[in-house]
Parts: sequence; structure tokens; C-alpha cells
Amino acid sequence: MKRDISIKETILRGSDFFMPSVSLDCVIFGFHENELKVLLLRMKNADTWALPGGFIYKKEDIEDAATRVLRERTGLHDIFLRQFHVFGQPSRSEKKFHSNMLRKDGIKVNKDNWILQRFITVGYYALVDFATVTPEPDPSSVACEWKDIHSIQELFMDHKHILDTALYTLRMQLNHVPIGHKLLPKKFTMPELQKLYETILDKKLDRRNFQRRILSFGFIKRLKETRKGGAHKAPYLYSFDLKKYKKALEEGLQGGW
Amino acid sequence: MKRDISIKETILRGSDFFMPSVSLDCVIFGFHENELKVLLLRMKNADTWALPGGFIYKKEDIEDAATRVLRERTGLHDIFLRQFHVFGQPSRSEKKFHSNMLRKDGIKVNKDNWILQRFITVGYYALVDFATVTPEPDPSSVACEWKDIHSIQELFMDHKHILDTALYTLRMQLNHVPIGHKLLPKKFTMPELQKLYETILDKKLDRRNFQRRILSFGFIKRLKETRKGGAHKAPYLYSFDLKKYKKALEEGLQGGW
DNA sequence: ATTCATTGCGTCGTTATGACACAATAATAC
DNA sequence: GTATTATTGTGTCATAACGACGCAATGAAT
Repeated sequence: MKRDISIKETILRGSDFFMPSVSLDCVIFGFHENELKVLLLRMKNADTWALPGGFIYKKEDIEDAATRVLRERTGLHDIFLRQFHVFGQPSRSEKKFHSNMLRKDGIKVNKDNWILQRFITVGYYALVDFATVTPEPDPSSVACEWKDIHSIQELFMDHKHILDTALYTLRMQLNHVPIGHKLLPKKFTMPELQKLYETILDKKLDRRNFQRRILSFGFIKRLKETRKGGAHKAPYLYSFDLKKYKKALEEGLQGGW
Repeated sequence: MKRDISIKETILRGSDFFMPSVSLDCVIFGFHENELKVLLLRMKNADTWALPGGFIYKKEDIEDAATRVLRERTGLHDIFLRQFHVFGQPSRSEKKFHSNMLRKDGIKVNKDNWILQRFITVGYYALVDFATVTPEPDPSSVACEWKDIHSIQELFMDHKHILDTALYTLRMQLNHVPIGHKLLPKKFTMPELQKLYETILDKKLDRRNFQRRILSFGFIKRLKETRKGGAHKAPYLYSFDLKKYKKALEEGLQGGW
């Protein structure tokens, strides 16, 4: 698979190797300091942040294209990835906006250039371990950073809407998706796991009832170590029994939060 | 919006008014005689059944396109419709297969005709009241019929996979989707509602516990009438309190089945 | 009038859930 | 080095929810 094609090349010759009218965007979730984060790109020549996205090669599976984009932005392989929605309103592709950006970039395009056509975009969300990610801007960006979910007001095009939909979907699929295993490091404490659930659900949970319920599922084992260093009593570390976790998620965790 | 464009016109000139490389397919669910049904088309010149589908006009919202396809096949307006997945494997568009079908149809196309390009398709599922539907074949079909979910072995292209995914999604979203209101007539009996759940879940439920749980939600009212005519004791008729039903679905019905 | 499958309306014991109490612990303040 | 303090580990208790099941009422068929 080709990589690192220049912007200019992409825009002028993209129609030779990319599917027309279809793109994809990724909402990459991470968890750090008790906050749910999303990986965003700071765009060149536009005063906004955007979701990492890309195009699909003519013979490439969309899923593979998403994996490729994820790998390029995070350096990670084997990412948990899920398609959640297609955004297809005609109004989402604004020609003027695009041509302006391209002009600032010093690229002249014809009125009928493929990039100015109407695009639909396939939304994917990913769950990654914050600590192991190396954010990497793409050729059309000047920065790639984690942003707190709550701090995000406005994004490029309809990306805020895409983000909101991703978050809504994540909440809906909470009992079928390995948030704990994918968003936390291998070893974690019970309060950390609880905070993760609280952050995603945007809701406080009772500490003791949470622990009872999580443990009753049977896919979390307590280790002999504790997490020293923090003030106050040192909490135990836990890890997932991946086999049992996977099986439980297939059926869906029972009960609501 | 244009309608009833001939097949030939669509294939030869389609690229003038349709989006390239994107189509949509609809899985239309109905419920009749205690069976979950899907509306299928019998294709001309191919010995298979297919899901109703279509293309998207260049300035048409995909959602509107799906509504249009639904209206054309069922005669219904105001259909419950939900996008559930995009199918984007390159292998799903098989050029040879298509050109063969077209040849039988007496239509000659260039090798680079838009219809022979790779297509991705957006899947929608719909819930409709069986009794009020008038199945209507499209120009490329010879029949449009309801088929029992369990009787479907093989379909056109990857449509069986699309159908299976729709059914899986419906099961996942069961507690958030108005299956009762959309799939049943306005007045229905408790056994009918139970059969609906049993059919979708493919699982027997206890009659008395089902009734207790459904009624505890509070969005179903018992009417003064009973359904006479069947053998044995005449069951009461019920109907939905739509306001309460909608509210309960937004939160999601609590508990599993 | 009798039969019989189905419906309406319950009971009962077990399990799950929400609310809360109290002791143990580890860093920090004194 | 001892006291302080916020946090963690563990458990209780009343209530609600759930699964399994009993039995009488009904209404078409015999």
C-alpha cells in the first residue's frame, strides 16, 4: 500500500487511485487523568481542529483503510476499531470552504476536481491505550493532540457531529465493547476502572456497588500488587481475564449502569 | 425528484445524476402469522432474490434516498428507518456477474461504465406494518414478496450478509427501537406482542413474566375490547401510549430478555 | 353440556440492587 | 514518631426484580 503521498499529489492525481466521493473519519478515544480524550489534528491554513481521516484506495477494504489511518496517526497496530455511521448529507461538502483552503496551500484545482465533489464519509471509532500512542500529524496538519471530550466546542466541517454520534454510539454499545481492556493499561485499579465508566456515562456511580457488580462478571482478577505512591490507602491492581471478558461481551454485560 | 427511470437509462446515463460508487440497500422487516418477514425482490435475468436498493441522486441526502426506495417498494410514507452499516469490501462488486446480467437484459455497456465500478452500499433497516404494505417490484425485478426470515438461504451478491447484519443489529437495538408499534397493527393482543419478541430473539419467553414486565414499563394500555374469533379464550386488545413509549425507548427499556 | 387449549391473575423463593456503615491503610502534617 | 485524613476493602440490610410455577376463567369446538 502506498504511503506518504503529498497533498498536492493527492489532490491532483487522487482520482487515479482513490475511490471517488467516499472518505472515512476516525474518532480515536483515549483515557488519561480521569478524562476521556479524542485525538485531533490541527489543520494547516484553517483555524480549526479536525478528526483524522483519509481516502480509500480503489481496491482497499474500507476497514483496512481505517486501520491504515489509525496506524499512521497513532503508531499502533491491532487497534480496536468499529464502524458506527455514515454521514451523507449533501450539505456537508462545502465547495467554497475547500477551494479557499487549497488556495492558501498554493494549490490550484479545477472546478470539477474530484476533491471538490460531494463526499460521504464513513465514521469509525477506536479505543486505544493513551500511554502507548505517539500522536503523529498527517501532511495536511500542523499538530496532532489529545483533547478532552468536554473541551471540544467546534470542529472542521461536520466533525463535531461525527464526534457526538461516536460518543452516543459508544454509550449504547458499552456492554458489548472492551472499553476497560482497550482504554486502560494492562494493570489498573478499581477506582480507575470506575472513573472510566463514570466519564463515559457522565454519571456518578456508587463505589461499593460498582465493585460488586464488576467482580460478579468474573472477568477481572485481582493481582497481589497494589498501586503505591498516591496519597492514602494503596488500591489493589487488577487485570482482565481476556478469554472470559471476550465471552461476556459477546453476550453483552447484563444490566444497565 | 425524478422517478421511474428505465433500467437502460439508469445504466447508460446514471453517472449524470447519481453519486458514483455508492448505493443503498434496505432490509424491510414485517411481522405476519407469528413470523418475521423481509421484503425481497425477484430479479430479472438472475435466478436470485435481492434486497430492495437504489442509488443516490447527486444532491440527495442518503436518508432521503432510503425513504424514497422504501416508499417505492411499499407504498408507505413515514416509515421507521435506521442506517445500520456500510458494506465496503472491494470483492462485493463482481464485474463479471453484472455484465452477464446486463447482457441478458440486452444492454451493452462499456468496460468503464459507472455501474461496473466498485460500489459500497449503505444498509438501512425498516420496520413496517405488514398489513398496510403493498409490495411493488422495481423495474429490474419481476416480483416483490415477503419472505420468512428462516426460509432465506441465499441472496444476490452479499445481500444475505447484509440481512444477517440487519437482524443482528435489530436484536442489539431491541430495547431502543419501537418494534411493537411499528411491526404490529394499532390494536394487538399480549400473545401477539410476545410472539413478536420471541421471533426476533429466537427464544421462548414465559407468558406470565413477559406480561408482568411489559406492563411494568407503563407504555401499554389495555382496551375494553377482546379479540373474538380465535379458538379458546378471547384475549384483551392493547395499544401503545406513544408518548410514554417514545420516552421509555430513549432511555432504553431496562433489563434484558 | 362437556371438553380443552388458552388467557388472566396470582404466589413463592431466590437473586440482584441501592443505600449505607465501619474498619484498614498509606501518605502527609505536626 | 504519632496523629490526621482521605481513600480503599469489606460487609449489612431492606427492597425490588426475576424466574418458575399454580389455578381458575373463558369461549369455541365437540
